[in-house]
Amino acid sequence: MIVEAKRDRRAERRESTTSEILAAAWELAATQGLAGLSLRELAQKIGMRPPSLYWYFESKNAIYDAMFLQGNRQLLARMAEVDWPTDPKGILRLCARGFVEFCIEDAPRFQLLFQRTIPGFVPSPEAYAVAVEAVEQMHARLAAAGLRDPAAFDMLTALVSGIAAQQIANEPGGDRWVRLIDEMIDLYADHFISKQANKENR
Amino acid sequence: MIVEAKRDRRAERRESTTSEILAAAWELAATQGLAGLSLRELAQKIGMRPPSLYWYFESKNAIYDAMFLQGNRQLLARMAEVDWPTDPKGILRLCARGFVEFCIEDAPRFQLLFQRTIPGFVPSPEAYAVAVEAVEQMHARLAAAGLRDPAAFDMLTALVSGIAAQQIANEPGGDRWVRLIDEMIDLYADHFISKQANKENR
DNA sequence: GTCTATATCCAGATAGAC
DNA sequence: GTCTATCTGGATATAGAC
Repeated sequence: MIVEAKRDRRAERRESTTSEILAAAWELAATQGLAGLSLRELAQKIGMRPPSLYWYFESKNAIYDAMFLQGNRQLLARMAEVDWPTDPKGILRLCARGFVEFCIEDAPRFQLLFQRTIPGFVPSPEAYAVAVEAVEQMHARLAAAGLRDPAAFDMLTALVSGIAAQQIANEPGGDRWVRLIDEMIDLYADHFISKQANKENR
Repeated sequence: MIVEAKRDRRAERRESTTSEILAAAWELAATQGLAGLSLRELAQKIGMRPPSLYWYFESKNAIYDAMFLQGNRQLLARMAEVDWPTDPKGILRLCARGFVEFCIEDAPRFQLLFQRTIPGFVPSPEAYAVAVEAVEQMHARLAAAGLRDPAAFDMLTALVSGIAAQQIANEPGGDRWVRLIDEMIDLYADHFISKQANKENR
């Protein structure tokens, strides 16, 4: 028997308000700083009183957690819509470009997802699982590029997040570090892809 | 006429208390997070009442500023005591090792000096000048290693700070990224030192 | 679902006595 | 130099009316 899923207008509305709150939270984080986010301002921004937020989130940290989850889902979505090439260097280039671009789009998001600077915030297991999934997918893409050395993976995460962090901290909105991505991938690939080839020829 | 500089016990004492406050501030930042630093706890830690801190610092941001200044001086001192080799790769290796080691010693210090995560904090011109000096000295060392390409310098800062940031954020106290430093310098040097040599042979 | 009212506590900062 | 007392405003969070 096929049960037609009835639309739950209440749930839909709740979800839409939740999204609205999160969107406002990202905007506020962009102006006040991630750590400067306050529930008063957040409520005001969407025309609510602060206590009403508690109907949607049980605490401020729960809001950070939802942002963390959302940010990681955005990263997964972004990487999923890439039209991946098959040559190793092409994969590396798009990995790096896509990731750095994602990071510099939103400094607070970068801070929340990849730096540990909010005192007391620890992601919930559910949210963390999505972050792990994002890492594993990147890992799989590297493997598809022929790179199976764990050190090579760690190195790449350091290089791309280093580029993003320098760009955000020292020249937000500019491209002084972003424009180095391709050269960075060149030197990375020269080192690791040939090393990998050597191994496989033994 | 030679004027013997008289010891100013008052100034000495003031300076020593100032240092004590800063030391306590670093300790608190290590436990509460840099953004979680509070004047109440800070005063309590050194057996003072909060208002007394204002005799030494005119605001909380002034304390952050003094920490920023002190941290940059520590970096300069650390790099100054290195026994620098003359071969390019040796210079690069010690630059990278020294810098990363300095960073991972103290996560809040790394955050304050190299990330921009404290809402509203902007270093004073005097403190910022020391930070600039630290960058310029690193620049000069790279030049001594034969690297005069500005892009090569930006690349190196991204790589080393990327290693440090990943280590701090994902495995504080460990060495999963730190142990990649030498290999990172290998691939960096393979790329830039030979490129530089090519240029010079034209 | 959203509100008012309020609890509780903390923040940074200042005035002025000693 | 350090204190007490206090200001002013902020924070997160809860109780309970509507």
